[in-house]
Parts: sequence; structure tokens; C-alpha cells
Amino acid sequence: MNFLTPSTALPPPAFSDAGLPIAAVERETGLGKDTLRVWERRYGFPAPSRDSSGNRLYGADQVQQLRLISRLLDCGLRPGKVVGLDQTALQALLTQYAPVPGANLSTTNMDSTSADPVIGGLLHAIGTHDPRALRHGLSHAQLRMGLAPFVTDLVAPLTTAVGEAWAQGRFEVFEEHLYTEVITGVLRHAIASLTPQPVPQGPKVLLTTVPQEQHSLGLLMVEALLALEGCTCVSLGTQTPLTDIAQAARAHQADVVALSFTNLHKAAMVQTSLRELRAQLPETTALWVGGACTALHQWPLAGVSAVRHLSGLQPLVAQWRHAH
Amino acid sequence: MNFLTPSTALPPPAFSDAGLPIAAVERETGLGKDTLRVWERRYGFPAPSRDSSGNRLYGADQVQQLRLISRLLDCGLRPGKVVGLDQTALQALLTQYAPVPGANLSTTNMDSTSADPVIGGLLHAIGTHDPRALRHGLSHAQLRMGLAPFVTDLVAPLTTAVGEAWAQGRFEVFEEHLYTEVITGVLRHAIASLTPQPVPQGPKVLLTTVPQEQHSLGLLMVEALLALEGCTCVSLGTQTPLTDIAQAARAHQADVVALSFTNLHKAAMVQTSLRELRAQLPETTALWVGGACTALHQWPLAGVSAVRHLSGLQPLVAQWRHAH
DNA sequence: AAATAATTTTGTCATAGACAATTAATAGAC
DNA sequence: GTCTATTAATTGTCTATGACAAAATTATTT
Repeated sequence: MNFLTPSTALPPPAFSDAGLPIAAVERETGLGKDTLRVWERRYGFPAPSRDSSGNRLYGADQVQQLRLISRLLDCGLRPGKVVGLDQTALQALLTQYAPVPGANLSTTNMDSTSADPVIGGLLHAIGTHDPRALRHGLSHAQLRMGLAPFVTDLVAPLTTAVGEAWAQGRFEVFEEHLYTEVITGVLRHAIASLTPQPVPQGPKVLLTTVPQEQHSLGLLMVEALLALEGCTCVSLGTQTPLTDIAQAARAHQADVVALSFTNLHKAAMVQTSLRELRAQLPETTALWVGGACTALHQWPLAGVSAVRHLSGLQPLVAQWRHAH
Repeated sequence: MNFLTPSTALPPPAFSDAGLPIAAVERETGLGKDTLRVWERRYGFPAPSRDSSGNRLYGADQVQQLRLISRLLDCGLRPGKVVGLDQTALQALLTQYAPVPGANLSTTNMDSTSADPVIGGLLHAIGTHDPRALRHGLSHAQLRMGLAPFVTDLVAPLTTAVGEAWAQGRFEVFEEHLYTEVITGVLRHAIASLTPQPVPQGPKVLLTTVPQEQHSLGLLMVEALLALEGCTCVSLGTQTPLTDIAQAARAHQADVVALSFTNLHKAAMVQTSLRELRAQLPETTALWVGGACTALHQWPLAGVSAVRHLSGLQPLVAQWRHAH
């Protein structure tokens, strides 16, 4: 074979132009292949074009509509009401039904502490590609505020703001990546500087996420707060298979298994995963879950403690301490 | 709605007893639903039982076999040869085929893995689930050896050893996860403690991996070595889309873009990705690639510097410095 | 108003066939 | 023998349509 003549090389698939195949749309939107096909059958939407061999090709606009639809479903709306609406209608519904986690940052609500100008400055540092200023600003804020408020009142809302800015196209992918990288460094540094704690004063906590849950920042924030509360944290990073979580909990004799979720998953998936894990864990092991995932809080499960906000961790630890 | 009466809640499905439905097996093994069904059709394995409505229920033993098969496929074996073998045969194949892949990275004599008492001790700390001892041993070794030899002569071979042990089934997934997490902490700590370097003495390097390349440890090792050489490192973490890498290189005015690869990708994919990226980058921007990926070294590309071993980074930096 | 029954909605699973892309095998030239 | 071109086998993913159980909505009765 000849590797030097570019004429023999296949042209890279022109995804953006022709459209995305169904597997890519599943990745992009979180909607299963079966679901996409059955929607097309029932509602006539999406209506992808086909390639030469009959496979579906979804246009960028349809993928965007699917993204919006997915968010509306997370808000509790039903597919029959929203699948097939055009973008303007979907946007209108979103402004009506959307939860307002980050709205208090960019728009109204000026009493959200002194963090607002700080957050603005940090967002600016991201946009101007200045990792040094970003890191410096974060470290400074951490020293000034103290670690716990730094995490709950600055890092968490800032992360939400970055995510929204990215979703709205105001940030590029690489800017979001850089932000994640810098924050990771700052948080890990903070955690490392307070781990030398000889006498454990709280539960031993096993931290991780379920498969296909890649958001490592939430995990780090939780680890920082728990370590601050005197917990002994063992983090497995992201995407640990369910049986391995249970196995690790036994091997480490963990008192608590803490999972972090984003809103990417289907509610049913989250539910079954948690039920299955709960069944595999020893009864004496607590299961704490948290994160911006509506399914967690909308339908609580027996034997699973759902934390709505990072500030809810401290009471949970106190409660555990009181019970032991 | 009533959240408080547990009597109305469904009993959790007794997974462990009857068997796992196909969706759970997909989560556990990483094998797609379609693949599981087509294997059953073609090879007669797995042969799940069915519930009352005809849905597949995979027994725990079959799931375990599927896990082993999945590992063997990662070793390069083909499904037709391994699907359907019993556990003992699979185990035998694993001990036979498991090693080999990362030979490039760990050019240190391979019998040193068992001979080197430090590595042996660290492997033992992983196996006994003692993150504290692992972290302590690593920090100690770093101080004793110095950062550069620590990375090239200890972390790299240790990572390879852990990967091989995992492939052979001697380590569980969660043990490999814990190792990754601890090493990440140690490396990031080392990097952070030497970044305060006011005057840049080397190129500005943009670090990342291409999409579907999740191995973050290689990236960290490279970052540590480059920072040690006086480079200004900007890491984007893993899995940055190609166009975003080029965009980021322009935005940060990077002198060098450094990519880390594992051997997971198809050679053709790697080639086309690199060609495309090279075309999108400014000509004055260097492109350095490395990692245990055979495709990189077998077919070199114009305008791309392939590094066979971590120790090859230092000469590259020196060369760059000499040319500027 | 609240509990119960009937109905619609909706995601997931099943079967079976097709195909493109890869990998192995075979034949032919040096 | 070694290398290259062709043919054959392998394999994951897609399509299409049908079915069904769980959840949500609506209707009905107590």
C-alpha cells in the first residue's frame, strides 16, 4: 500500500455538510437509536435524509431541535406535545419551563454575593484565553473566601455559567476544555493540601460516577467539600461499572458511596442504575447522590439520599456522624 | 403525588437471581445490544433465558464470560475465535495474549516489573486497596528519584504494568480506576509545584488528545516533562475535536501542539486525523505526537514529529530551542 | 374530593435481513 | 521465499416492522 499519495486516502467524512448518522445523533442528544426511529415513525419527526445505502443522515438543524426537545423532556413535558415543534416554539417553551440555575448569574439577582464581578472577570479570562489569569483569579478567590464557599458559591455557578455559554455558542469547545482543566488543577491542589489528616473524623466515602457519566468536576467539588468535613475520600474517577462500584465499596469498607450525576441521562436509566446498585451494596453502606439531574430529585428512592445542592452535603455528614 | 408510602413503590427487580436484561449487560460489558443479539444468532452464545414476555435474561456466569471476551477483543483477538469458549479457556487465552501492547512505552526491561521492588510494592498497594500507601510511596519515589526519572522510569512502566494486570484479569476495573486517580493527583501536584516559572524558557505547548482518546495519564506525564524543560504548557484535557485543536492553537499562539495516543485506534484513523490537523494548523506551529501507538511510528508523516519514548521529549525541546 | 378503572402514550425489546468495512486467505509476479 | 493484488470470510451496525409493559392521562365511580 502507498501511504504517501493522498489521492488513495479516503476523504474524511464530511459530517457537517451532509448530516450525522444515527449513532452520532445518539451521542450528541442522548436520545437512543430506538427512540429516534420510533419518533420518526409516530410523529414524522425527525425526518432525516438518507445516504446512498439507505442510512439516516440527520441535518444540523434537526439535531439542534432534538437537543432542545431533550431538555424539555427533562423538564417533565411529554414527547407527544413537543416532538415536531419548530425551533422558535421549542425556545419559547424552554424559557417558560426551563429551570433557572444560571439565570441568576448573568441577568438579575444582584444580591448573589460579591461573586458576580468575580465570575464576570473569570469568564473574561476564559474568553481571552488567559489560563494564567484564570488560575490566579481562582486561587485568589479561594484564599479570600475559604474553600467551602469557594466551591459552592463560585466554582459551581461558574461551571454552570460556562456550560450555558457553551450551549449558547458563546464559548468554543476548546475554551470549555481549558476551563475544566484549570479548575481541575485548582481543586485538586486544594484537596491535596488538606488531605494530611491523621485521625479520620467522618465516614469513609467512595466517590465515582456511573458509566457514560463523564463530568469529573462535580466529583472534585464533592471531594473537596467532604474532605473539608473530615471524611476520608477514595475517588475512583468517572465511569465505574455498577458491579465494580459495589465491589470497591466492599473492598474499601466504605461507609458511604457518593455518586455525581449530570442531566444527560434518561430518568429511567438513572432510576434503574440506582436501584441495581442499591441492591448490590451492603445495607449498612449509605448511598448519596447529587448533581444537576432532575430525575434524582423528582422521584426519590428508598435507601438513597439525594442532595439538591452542594450545601446539602454538610448536613448529611453531620447526620451520619450523629448516627454513629 | 405521594412520595412517602413505600408500599406503592415497585419492588426492586431481583437482578442477581434471575439474570440481567440486555440493557444492563450492555452497561456492564460495554458490548452493544445489537452485538449481543447478533452473537447469539451467529455463534449461539450468549444463550440467555427469557422472562415471561420473551425478553432476554443473561445469567451472571454468562456476563462474566462476556467480560472476559471483551478484554480478549481489546487484545486483538477476533470474536469468531473466542465467543462461546468457556471461562477456563478464556482465562488461559488471557494469560497468553494479555501482555505486549505498550512495549514502546516501557522499554525498560520487562522482567524489571517483578524485579523492581518499588514497582512491586506499589502494585501490592493497589491490590490491597491502600490509596494512602500508594500515594505515599509515589511521593517518596518522586522526591528520591527526581521528577523526570520518576515519570519516565517509574510512572510509565507502572502504568503499563497496571494495564497489563487489568487485561489479564489480575486487577479489577475499580483497582485500575483508583490507580489512575492517585497517579493523577501525584502528577498534578508535581506539575503545580513547578509551574510558577516567570520567564518562559521554551516553546508554548498546547496539550490534548483527539476525540475518543481518553487516556489522560499520558498527557499528564508529557506535561510534567515539558514543564520541567521550561515549556509553557496549556492542557485542554482529553478528547478535543480536531477543528478545536487548530482553533485553540491559533488563539493561544502555541508554538507546538502535542498529542498523546494509545494503541486503541485504527491506524488509518490516526493517519487521517493527523493529516487533517496538520493541514489546519499554521505552518509555523510544530506538531508533536507520542504514545504507545504503533501507527505513529510505522508510517511517519511530513510535518509531524513522532516521539517513541518519553525520554525523546527533551531532545525535541532542545531542537526547538536551537531553531529559535 | 378521592380512589378506581379504562385508555392513551411511550420507550424498549424482538426478529430477520442487508450491507460496508475490515481482516484473513489465496493466487500470481518478482 | 517475499511481496503484492484479488477474492473470500468475518463482523458490527443499520433498517424495517411488530409487540408489549410501564407510566401518565383521562374517565368513572364511590
